[in-house]
Amino acid sequence: MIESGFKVETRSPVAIRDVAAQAGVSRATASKALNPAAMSVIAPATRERVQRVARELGYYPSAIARGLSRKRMDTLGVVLTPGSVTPNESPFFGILFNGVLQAAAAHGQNVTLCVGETWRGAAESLPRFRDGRCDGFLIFYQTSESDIIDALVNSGVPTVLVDDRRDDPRLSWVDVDNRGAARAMTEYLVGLGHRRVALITDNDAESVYIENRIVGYREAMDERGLPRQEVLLSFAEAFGGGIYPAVQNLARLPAASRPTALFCTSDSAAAEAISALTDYGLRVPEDVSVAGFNDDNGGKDVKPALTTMRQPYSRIGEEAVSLLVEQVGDISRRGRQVMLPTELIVRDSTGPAPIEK
Amino acid sequence: MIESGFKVETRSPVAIRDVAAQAGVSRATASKALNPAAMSVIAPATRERVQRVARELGYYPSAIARGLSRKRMDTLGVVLTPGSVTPNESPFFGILFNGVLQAAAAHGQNVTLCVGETWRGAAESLPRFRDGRCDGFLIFYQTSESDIIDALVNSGVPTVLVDDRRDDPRLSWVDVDNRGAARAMTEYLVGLGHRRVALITDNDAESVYIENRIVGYREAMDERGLPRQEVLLSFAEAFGGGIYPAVQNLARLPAASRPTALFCTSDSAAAEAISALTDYGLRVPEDVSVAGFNDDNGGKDVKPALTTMRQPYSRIGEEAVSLLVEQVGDISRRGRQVMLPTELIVRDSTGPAPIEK
DNA sequence: TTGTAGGCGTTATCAT
DNA sequence: ATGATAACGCCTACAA
Repeated sequence: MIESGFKVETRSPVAIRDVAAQAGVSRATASKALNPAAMSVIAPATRERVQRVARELGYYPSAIARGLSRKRMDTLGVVLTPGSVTPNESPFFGILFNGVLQAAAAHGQNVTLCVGETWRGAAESLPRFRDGRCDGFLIFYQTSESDIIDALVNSGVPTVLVDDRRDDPRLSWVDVDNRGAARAMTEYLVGLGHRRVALITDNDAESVYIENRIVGYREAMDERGLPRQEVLLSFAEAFGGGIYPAVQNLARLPAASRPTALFCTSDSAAAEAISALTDYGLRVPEDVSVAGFNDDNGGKDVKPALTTMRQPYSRIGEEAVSLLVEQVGDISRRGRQVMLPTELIVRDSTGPAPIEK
Repeated sequence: MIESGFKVETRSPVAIRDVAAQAGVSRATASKALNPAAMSVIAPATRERVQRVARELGYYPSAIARGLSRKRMDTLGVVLTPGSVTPNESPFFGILFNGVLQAAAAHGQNVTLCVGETWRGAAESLPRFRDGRCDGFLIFYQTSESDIIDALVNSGVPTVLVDDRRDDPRLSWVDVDNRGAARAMTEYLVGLGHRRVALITDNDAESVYIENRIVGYREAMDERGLPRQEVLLSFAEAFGGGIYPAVQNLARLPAASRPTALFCTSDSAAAEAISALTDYGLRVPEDVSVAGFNDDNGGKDVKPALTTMRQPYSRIGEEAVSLLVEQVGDISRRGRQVMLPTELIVRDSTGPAPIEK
């Protein structure tokens, strides 16, 4: 056998007791010398000695032991279903998640993704939420229909809903004003002279946020006495490519009843709509205006560039983390609710209504 | 003060000792009665009593305490940079990640995502990898250039590279045969009669896997004595939309020297290339064939449907988890390396070379 | 400024 | 089949 030439710093049986011993101090002193919080209590000389020894010995504190002792892991869990990390289904997840990461770092918190197919069953999943790994949870929209949320709140687990809301005052959430945003978009289109503005959704009313967008559209149209045209596809239908044929159905209508503007509740739906219209021989925006929603990557490769409603992704992340940290810090406090505005981004896919002959 | 009507099951100070007391057994017995592993040692009667009490009391085991005791968290860390969860930059991450989730569940392991901007600095990030939260790590391609990998291996931390490789025999990895795949794709195009096959990459040689694809292309072309045409864009260039103008430059070449086939090293690059060609007035595949790579969602909305090279995403996930679990189980074992084949998916974006006049 | 001692919640060892 | 006891590695009163 050839002896291995280089020495491997094998995995740490080196605990704080070893550092303490080597530095000639007690474990308590070593602990303090190593932790920013209590560090100032220790004499500079010993502190540096301890830190040096720790480095030399290759000491790495155990988050587990520390957590057991402090009863806190400084870790926030982001809860979502596998679909969320699959870009097709939710292209803007990444942007949102980055906001969360930033904010968490600013609060000195770790973030871990809790991805699970079956968060719906509270009974089965509660143990995982209460095993102490995370101090609290950010629940992303996809999961919010589940009964897990009530279970969490009843258990007193700090919980914040992201991009969704609930009536329970104990629960914190941060949401965007989907209804207002949909109103604003509809009003913008109407303001361009469009009278027949159709709504196309690729996720029907399964999600609260889509539902609210539908309501906003209806309010705006009804207030002006304009006729509504709604194409409400289920997620499955839309995912199976249903947007395209649905839009072509609209395109086939006689010009007098064909919508001159399409308000799509996502950028990807808008992209699909544009390709359907174009293939059918209609020009965007000259013949038909198309608006999207989210301003996620769907708008990127589309031509003409999409008019859309931008969500304040980083602010959502920041607020969500703040709310959660609040709750973790004071477990018995009431929830706080935050509603964020969206921003209309006008690009090239919308324009004045064509002149009716 | 109004007294709250409903009782809230506040957060668990209920530990196993409470269950034990209430059930009239020792903590040891309670522990065994609750854990599948040792459960069989306990008398059925007591076992059921303990379990019932646990349920009634709302007992939830602390993963932290258990981890401290067992020195194992049954948790695998997936290491990546924030970009990876942003669909634009890496559309197929989700698919791959799902494979990992499946496999991990099958092995009884939890998965947590370790997302960090700065995994590159081993010194700063090693403490986080050695704090005991995870038993081992899956390193995704994006992070692999970092010196953190050597640090992990030297520290004896179970580590598996995913979609990448290293020479160090202590290190496990699972990778796809990018070189072979690129050869195969090139050969397929040449087999269709194409002589001027251009390579377009949107990530130049920064990544090993791209580098290998380039090598594969070169081998195939050189062997046949065909002239190479390479457009190697940096990631930044490509992300800034550089593919489009680059392809138009190719399109502007006189027909006699213009490539008749484009081999793009990603589906999104291929999509961009198609739109550039189409806008220029060239037909795909009649005038120019375009092939992609990955078979991620880039191919989905593109017309014509992309010919591409599919990566065995779920198998990558499965293998990676298996390798990691192996290492965690036997810390001192050598690494194991797995290379997986890709699959040529022929769709509509490629066809016979046009007849030269 | 430093040290002593006990506890965090669980599992494992070894008796009984 | 069950129980007493000692880890696991760290933190934090409280005492010195």
